[in-house]
Amino acid sequence: MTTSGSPRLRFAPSPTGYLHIGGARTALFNWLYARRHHGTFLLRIEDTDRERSTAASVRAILDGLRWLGIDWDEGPEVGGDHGPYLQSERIALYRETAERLVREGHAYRCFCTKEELDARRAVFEKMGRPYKYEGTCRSRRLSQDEPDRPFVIRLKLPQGGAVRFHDLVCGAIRKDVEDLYDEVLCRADYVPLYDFGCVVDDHAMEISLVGRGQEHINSTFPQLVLYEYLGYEPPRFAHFPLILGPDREKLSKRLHPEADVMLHRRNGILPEALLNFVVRLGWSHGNDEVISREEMIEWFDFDHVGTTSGVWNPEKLVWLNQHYLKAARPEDLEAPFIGQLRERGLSAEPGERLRGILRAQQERSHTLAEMAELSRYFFAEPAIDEKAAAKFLGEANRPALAAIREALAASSSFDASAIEAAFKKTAETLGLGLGKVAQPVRVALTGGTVSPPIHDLVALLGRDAALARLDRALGY
RNA sequence: GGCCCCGUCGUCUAACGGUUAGGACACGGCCCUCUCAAGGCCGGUACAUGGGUUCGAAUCCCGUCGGGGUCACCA
Repeated sequence: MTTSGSPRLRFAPSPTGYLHIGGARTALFNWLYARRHHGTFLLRIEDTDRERSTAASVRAILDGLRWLGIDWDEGPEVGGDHGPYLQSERIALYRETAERLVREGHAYRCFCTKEELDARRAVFEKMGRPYKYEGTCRSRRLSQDEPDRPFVIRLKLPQGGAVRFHDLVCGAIRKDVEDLYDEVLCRADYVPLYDFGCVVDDHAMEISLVGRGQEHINSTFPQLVLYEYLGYEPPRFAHFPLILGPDREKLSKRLHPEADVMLHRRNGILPEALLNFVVRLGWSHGNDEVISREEMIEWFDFDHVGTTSGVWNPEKLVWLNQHYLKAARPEDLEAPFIGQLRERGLSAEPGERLRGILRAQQERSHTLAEMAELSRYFFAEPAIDEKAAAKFLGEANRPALAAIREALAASSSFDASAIEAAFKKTAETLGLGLGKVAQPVRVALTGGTVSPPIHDLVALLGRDAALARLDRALGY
């Protein structure tokens, strides 16, 4: 049924936690390919690990994808005609398929208990040898089986030979069947394990191309055996290089906090920056670094997905984020910026003043979090930094402060250009460089030494606040 | 340890047998400048290693070394 027409790709996360970076990139690559080739991108939740799967995780994954702007054509909350899209709701299909495999001699019931298996594995490990299930139940006659005894269904591997496939990213890959083992397909209640559920669903959902991380290369072999047994046409495969943490281990939730997509949101990273960063981890388009969502869709291909694992590089993420921050429309930054302020106990309303602050700060901040940090004095009376005060609010600075206070009080207009003129004139009158006037004022108004250009700062603060803070500094 | 994959600046990468091995982040210097940031210019650092193949190898083959992944009734 898989047509040579429009491709169907999927992202199939297991809901055992938040959306992590590796998953997000897998989703992105699949999504880009589907969008570029006018195919279908679908989401399937692999919630067959009853212990670890939670509804909250499903929620978190959907939220994460939506935040990144990765949408799905079929899947949870949007439906589709290949559903249900939760594996826990597809048990009937697994049951039917597993029984068919048993019937046709390609799978068998195994009555070995977990305890027996663990014991045998322990013996082998003690001898320093790898343990592989020996196929104890392989030739057990069905009639001997007591129907109420717990069992699992195992794959019955073919006699010999090799499994090979052509990976769209890695090229030719092969493995001898003797290096595989009769793995468990599903439990007695027909809840499938990864390889089995994957094959059954990818076929049922007519997936034509499976794109996933390289950690799944080894599961491709038994899956291919299953395709063969079932008489299904296998999809094409593309295995993406892994993303490594700073310690060069696979980026994981346990070891690496930065694996959490939403952590970056909380840190003030824009979704387009994260997307851009992540797409360049493993894929490239010549010398292009800043790549818009539209360009990604237009350019993405598996030919330029690399084969080597990439290390997470936070500096580059921040650099990209700054770029997108600079380019953003202030109105689009209002909501996330207010969120950042709120986390700092500050409040602000959307509006022209806020957008003015955004315009002034967005080009000098690396993240929204930093922007909020640098903008505190716009929303609350600042504490004066001692060192800054000692240097810029001393006796020597009083004439300049007093002069500018008068000039600002007297200025008929209070827009940035009028204020700039007032500063220049005052500096000139006092025979000082602009810096000698501006920096003390900056400290007086912000409590520190860093701010937007002085005239923008004063205009944004407004006459009342500016004069009040100047007066306070004069009395410091 | 078995098996699988991989190996270009510190990091992300370009190169698809012939380039002074290019770009970006980071780093250093200079310029600009009212602070910060941005921006501009300049700079250093890489083909893991040993053999082949070839007129010619970062590119192809083999070995070595190194890194990662995977070896569950997780996915």
